[in-house]
Amino acid sequence: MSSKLPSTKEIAKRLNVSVSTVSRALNNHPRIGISTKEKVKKLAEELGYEPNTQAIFFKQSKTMVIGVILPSIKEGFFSEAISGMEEAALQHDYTILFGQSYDDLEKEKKIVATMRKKRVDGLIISLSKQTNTYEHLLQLEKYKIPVIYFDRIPAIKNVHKIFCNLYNGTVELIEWLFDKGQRKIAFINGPDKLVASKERLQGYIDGISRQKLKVDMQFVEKTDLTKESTQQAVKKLFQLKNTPNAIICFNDYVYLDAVQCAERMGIKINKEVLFVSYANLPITEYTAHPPVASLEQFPYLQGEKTMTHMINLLNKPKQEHASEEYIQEELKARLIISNTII
Amino acid sequence: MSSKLPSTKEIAKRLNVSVSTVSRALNNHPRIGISTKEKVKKLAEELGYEPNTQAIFFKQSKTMVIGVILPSIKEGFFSEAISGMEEAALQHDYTILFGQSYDDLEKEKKIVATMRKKRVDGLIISLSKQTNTYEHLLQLEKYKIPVIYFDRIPAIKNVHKIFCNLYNGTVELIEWLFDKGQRKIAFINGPDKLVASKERLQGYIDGISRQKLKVDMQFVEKTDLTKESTQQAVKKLFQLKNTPNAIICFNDYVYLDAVQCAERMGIKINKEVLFVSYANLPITEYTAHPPVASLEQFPYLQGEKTMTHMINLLNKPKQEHASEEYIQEELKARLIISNTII
DNA sequence: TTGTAGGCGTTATCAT
DNA sequence: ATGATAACGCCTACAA
Repeated sequence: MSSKLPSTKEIAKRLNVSVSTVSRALNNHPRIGISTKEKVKKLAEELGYEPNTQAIFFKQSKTMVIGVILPSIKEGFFSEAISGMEEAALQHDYTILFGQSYDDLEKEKKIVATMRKKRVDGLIISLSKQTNTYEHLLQLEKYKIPVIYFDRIPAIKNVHKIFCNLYNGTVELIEWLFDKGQRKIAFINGPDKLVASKERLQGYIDGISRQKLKVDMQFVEKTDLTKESTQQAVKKLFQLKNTPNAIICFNDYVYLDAVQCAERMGIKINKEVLFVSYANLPITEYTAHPPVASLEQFPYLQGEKTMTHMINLLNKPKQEHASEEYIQEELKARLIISNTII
Repeated sequence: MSSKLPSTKEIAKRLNVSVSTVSRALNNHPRIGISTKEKVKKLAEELGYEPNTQAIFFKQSKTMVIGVILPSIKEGFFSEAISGMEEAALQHDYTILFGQSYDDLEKEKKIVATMRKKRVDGLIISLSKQTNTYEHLLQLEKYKIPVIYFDRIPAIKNVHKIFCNLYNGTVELIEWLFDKGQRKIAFINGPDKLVASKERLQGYIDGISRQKLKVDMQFVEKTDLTKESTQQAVKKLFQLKNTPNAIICFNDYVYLDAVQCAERMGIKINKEVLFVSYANLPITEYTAHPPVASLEQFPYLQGEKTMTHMINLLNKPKQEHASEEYIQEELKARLIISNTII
């Protein structure tokens, strides 16, 4: 029943040397006899010895684990993102401790607490939609756990943020619609308090203005991202005397609900009105009416980049807290035009 | 700069007691003075003391971490499943170390090795499509790391398996199609070597037989799950003199590709031919032609159940290795009929 | 070149 | 009721 995993101690005992000798041999320490080194390595091999990383990192008070909290990986954007993170982590021997908030603040707090207790080396988080208080996250600073906010970022300064700025993309999108001859461009935005919403709205306003069109706030609706709310928004737009001939949707889910609603209202999609979207989920290819244009945000790459930043942060010498610099990366979205229509 | 996290030692020093006293006070040990206990607890509170779980589990040689390896969480089935696992894990203070094989055997091996090194307490895995050798997994037994195979299970005995048996569901599905008046029922199956394929095929054969129809192997095509291969299969079926009026697809992805292909061939979906599927992904609601029927496999529940089994396994007293019993749970799928069509 | 000893944070087993 | 000590597996400064 002495079925324990082989340790340096075990090897030392069998070889009648001390554990430090074994440790040195295994780590190719310079001052070690060649024959001893080989003896040790051979036996280690035979025994199938593997260093207990838990013990090593416990000593160094490192875990080599990064916490990742996302609202829901059912969303294609996030499942792509975490895949990118995983890839980068794996390459540097980090692993991911994973949790979903389901856009529930309480759940988010609980997961943050769990991760804190597990002493993750760092935390990457996309905030839940409910999150309007950041105490549970700012607290992590006391524990020297760096936090990088990803995509769903908070409206505060002096924190690390990586996200895709959709302002420019939105302006481009409107330019493209204008070139296609559209003049009545409506917009179904997300909840006001999201940074993502503000960004898109500003892009919308400036984009419209830049084409010398008048910004008509009747053309700007919003949804809380539920199906019902999106349907409301669509109905309102089509009840205007002056109905839009293009509608920009907050994301692909809003897009799907909006198109479905419009279709049921008897509106001819892509004839009477053009729908465009952000995100560009792979599934939209199979829908009855794929978006004619959308803004790709490269979630996989974003995730990869975020994780790489985190790892750099962790491996940076610590004394530099004079030069408190915060990562503040704004990625650029790219306009993708559907090749099936138009 | 003495910015270390508060430990029992720190508390002991400040209170001029020993660490063991602190430990006992914090753990409500019976033989401890009430006043001491309160003093300790108060200071612990003030200092924001939190036990270092890493140290505790290191001592107990437990990690409270379960490895989960899935082919790809981009698939709705797996992202649902891991969500269920996460829920169950969180409730028992376990966390998930997460990896994707992308159906690549080498990657799978590498992730298994990483998890072994990190000393996960247990491993839940859905095999990659390539996996035909199990050495890297069986090896984990030596390390006392229990493995539960989930959904994509190996064709070997004496291992823990949890999966959804689609045999009965397939028979039911055919019964339903028969009742709807369909007599020429075709089947696009997955790769031969998958257990899931064998199961479905047997269900197909028996289901057809039970309706007193003749099993015509010309109606049975297969796909390697790529879009091209699925399209091939569809084309073959419609090149028969006697074309099918119902097609059962291996899963929703095959379904999507098949429907798209058939539509492009000018076939009237749900008029000339009925497509049905397994899996029932939420996205299919938005497609041009949602499946009229599909077999729901409840991935969230399956995932939850699997994780619960794992945790029970880990907390079971160890000596019971006489009664080597293997979990071998077969869940039942449920036939879901679309409410939009027919 | 090799051995010894101390420490990482906690708990359990003695002893007081 | 409390304290001292060993142990978990590994590393490393120091001693030999």
